[in-house]
Amino acid sequence: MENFLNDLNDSQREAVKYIDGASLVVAGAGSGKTRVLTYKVAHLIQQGLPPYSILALTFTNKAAREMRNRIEQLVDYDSARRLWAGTFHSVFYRILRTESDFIGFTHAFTIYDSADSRSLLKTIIKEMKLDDKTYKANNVQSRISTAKNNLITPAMYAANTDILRSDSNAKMPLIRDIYQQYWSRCRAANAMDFDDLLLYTDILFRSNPQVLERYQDLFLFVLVDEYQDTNFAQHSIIKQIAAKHRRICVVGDDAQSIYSFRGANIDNILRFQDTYPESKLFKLEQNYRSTQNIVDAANSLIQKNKEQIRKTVFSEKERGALIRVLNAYSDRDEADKVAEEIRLLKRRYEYSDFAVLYRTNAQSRAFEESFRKSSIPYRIYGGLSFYQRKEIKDTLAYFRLAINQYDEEAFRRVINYPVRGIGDTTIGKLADAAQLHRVGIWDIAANPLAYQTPLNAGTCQKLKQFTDSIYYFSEEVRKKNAYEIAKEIIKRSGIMDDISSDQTPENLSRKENVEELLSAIHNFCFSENNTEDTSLTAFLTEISLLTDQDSEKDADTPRVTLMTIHAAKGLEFKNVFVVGLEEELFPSARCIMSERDLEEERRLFYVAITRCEENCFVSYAKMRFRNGQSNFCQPSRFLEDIDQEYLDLPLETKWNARSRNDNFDFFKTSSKPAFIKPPKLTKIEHTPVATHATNVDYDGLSINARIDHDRFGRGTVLSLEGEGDSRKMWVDFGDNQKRQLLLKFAKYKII
DNA sequence: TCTTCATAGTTTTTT
DNA sequence: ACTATGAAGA
Repeated sequence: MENFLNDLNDSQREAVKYIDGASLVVAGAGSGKTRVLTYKVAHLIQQGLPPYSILALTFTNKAAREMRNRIEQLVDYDSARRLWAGTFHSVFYRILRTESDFIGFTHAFTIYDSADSRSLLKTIIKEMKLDDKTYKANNVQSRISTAKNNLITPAMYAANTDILRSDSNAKMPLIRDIYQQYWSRCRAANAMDFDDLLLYTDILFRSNPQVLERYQDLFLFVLVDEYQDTNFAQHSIIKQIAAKHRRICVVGDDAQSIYSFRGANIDNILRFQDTYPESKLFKLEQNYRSTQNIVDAANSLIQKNKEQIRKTVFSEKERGALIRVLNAYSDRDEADKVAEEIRLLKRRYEYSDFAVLYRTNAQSRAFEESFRKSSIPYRIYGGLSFYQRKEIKDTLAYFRLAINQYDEEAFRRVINYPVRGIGDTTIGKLADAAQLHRVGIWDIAANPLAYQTPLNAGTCQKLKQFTDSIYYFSEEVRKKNAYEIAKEIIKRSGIMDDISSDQTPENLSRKENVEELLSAIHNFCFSENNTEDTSLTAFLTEISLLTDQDSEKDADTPRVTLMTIHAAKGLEFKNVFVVGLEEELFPSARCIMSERDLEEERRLFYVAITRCEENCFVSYAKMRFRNGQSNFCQPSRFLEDIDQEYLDLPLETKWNARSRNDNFDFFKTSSKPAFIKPPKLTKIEHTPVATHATNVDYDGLSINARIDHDRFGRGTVLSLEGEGDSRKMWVDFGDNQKRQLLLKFAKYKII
């Protein structure tokens, strides 16, 4: 292990070896920044730093897990296990649970996911008798989330004239009251939302210097990955932890900052050197991932952005193929064309070497259908995750309630599931009484008589049955492991009966899902990794911060990856299709108005292209099915931002002045004001290429396609190979007549 | 109180 | 297309 530093290039090694103080590693795409981070951790351990005193924060659980695995190889298993490596959220969750007393929560606090928090906001808006058309839960949620990401508590919110004015302008002056109410309701429920995990950590440290100092002395070295995507809260917490020893290393690439909608602030990385004036700057500029053409194309794209740290990313790999631009008639055609290209390339690659990247999850559908049709195995990441499904959320709500009876969202979720005759009227009465007596809704439900709740005896009886069973579960939680208690809860709560009541396909799939959950819990309890805590609480802790990316199921069979570009950050593939390059989709319609947002969209495109190692494709459709109807689309302005020398354009495409003028009428007759649709790219008149007389880039051929050749007659395509002018195919013309044809010269029609 | 049917609004990205 | 809400009927 002593010479693992030899695995690195000079600039990487410099960055790894500097451990005396703060450092900023600005790392271009594919330049091995995660590698630097990992090796730095290994180096620190080798230098004698105990693993548990190293804090390594990553953006995804997956990245953290990979880091651990790598450390295990470089150092040893025990070090890897003791390392504090995880996402911001999971590390802070762990800290908050141990220090919960300091901030007025109990050890058993639950985490509200965004659905829970939206539902709570809805109830509050209703209770405050506000118009839910004006106060849309989603909008309110995002405003509160922004506030929290900027460390603004309800009191600070109410005192901030700028915010209040902006709320008034948005016709929602009462958000500050909603926020206050939401805040206290979460506290009463002993629950935190995602943003709270950051905000309360900051508060914990800020208001308890002795606690902070304990962690400052524990974490002798702090490392942060993807620093460009940290928000103010994260920045502030890290700053506090590192304040004493100032040994911190952050790694990031301003060109890949794509999470501003979640409060990420690019200034954190741009101004790192202001916070740590003594810090050393390292730049990693050699890209080891992609061909020169891809790197050059990506550079030419990102140069169109104004705000950035200039750096020169270069590749020493081969020049490589041009980026192929595919134009399609429709979203389905786009998917078919991608499927076709995959089939052609499949001769040289595995399915796992391909990724289709899109702007929105909704775009996955066409690809699913097309891939199924052409029997291309695929795996979709994102979308509705397993833990978001209704039956799973219901089951988890029982688990949560068994651990924390004050979890109001869990309570509301299952008080009448399975149906037990406690409807909206009763819940309303309970909520009223809870407000009146300033206690939790659970207190009322568990003891309605003590609070003179106006309920009839039958309802009281039903309530008692429910609360008794929850009390029983909570007793059992203490005695049994997660698997045993989970099985019992699913059975005794009536969930199992409910989903087994009939044999509809929906119910069957629900049952399967619940069984899958049970088997996940079984795994959790009896896997070799988990030697210590097999309680239900530990299980919930483990999964509440999991995302879809983290499940590694079906890793055995190679599949094409389908995911959003956001989800693809940090990943790489030999072949990448960036699809849906159309105005109002990519860039998204919501980002077109502001230059800042537009630059973020451009960075997103940059991220997409730089995922690719060898063959990169970019596609757009003329027509796309969206929101239940077909719409005409124009090619994205971003296509113009890549220098044309790096692109392999379809022959029909000419982005020149003439066609731009052609487009003029289109904009004039467009119903939307012209300024949101800048007349950039051409409308493309795509004529189907049936006769293959020229070296058109997309030839519409596929294996098994039937063709009609001028001299040899009808035949079947056996194989395709080569690029551009040297593109060839083997064709079987029957009667043992197999011929190889150079496409450039062959005269034929596709049948 | 529960179920069913109709209608309206909605899609950016995620821990 | 898909969910969430509301009205009406059981």
